[in-house]
Amino acid sequence: MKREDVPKVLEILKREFPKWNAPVVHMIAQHDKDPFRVLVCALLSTRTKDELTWRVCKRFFEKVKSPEDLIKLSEKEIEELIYPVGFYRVKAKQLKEIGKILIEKYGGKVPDTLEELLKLPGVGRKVANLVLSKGFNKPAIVVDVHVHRIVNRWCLVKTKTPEETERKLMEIVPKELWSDINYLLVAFGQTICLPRKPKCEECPVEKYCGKCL
DNA sequence: AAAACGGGGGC
DNA sequence: GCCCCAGTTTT
Repeated sequence: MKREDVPKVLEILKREFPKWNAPVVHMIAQHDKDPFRVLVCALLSTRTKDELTWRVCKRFFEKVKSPEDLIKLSEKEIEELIYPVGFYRVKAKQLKEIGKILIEKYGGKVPDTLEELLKLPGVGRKVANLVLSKGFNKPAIVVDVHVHRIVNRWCLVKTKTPEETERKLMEIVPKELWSDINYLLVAFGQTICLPRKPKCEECPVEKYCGKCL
């Protein structure tokens, strides 16, 4: 795929994947732009199915609406609230720690730069960029396994690591399309451009595919 | 570079 | 029963 094709391809995917079936963090952000909620939701969604994350987030936000609410809870109480998600012990510990850092260091607010976000426990490039994009409306490209796989399968880039993919995409893709990439390629990757057996016969953008894989 | 964290859902 | 899931941290 050529870089000039990207806007057209995203336009086609946008028609194919309207907002209602977008991934959970996107839905949270549609409903409520609060960076704190986006951060919590993004952290809980790590290696966990969207539908499950969605249920847990809704329950969690009934009790916890701010870092102040969060630090009032013990690690044990947080575990009980988020229990069904995977890695719940690790995530509870990270959430507690994040709450403390937000209060002590950032005046109860979520920081809005990549550098500061990456210092928070459990926050890597994917979660950090998600918070920038969905929580602060800042230009950022969220590269997960889907995005990484798809753009390489398209032959749009040839990269080894997600971070390398992120840098390359920032060069190739116009800034106003960055936030579309964040959810369109995931929706596409979950339903059609699957890891093992992609459904090429159903693919709406097959004629643009580089067929590297 | 590889292992470990982890419950839920699909097959 | 076995395998996978919008990753991150530790070895």
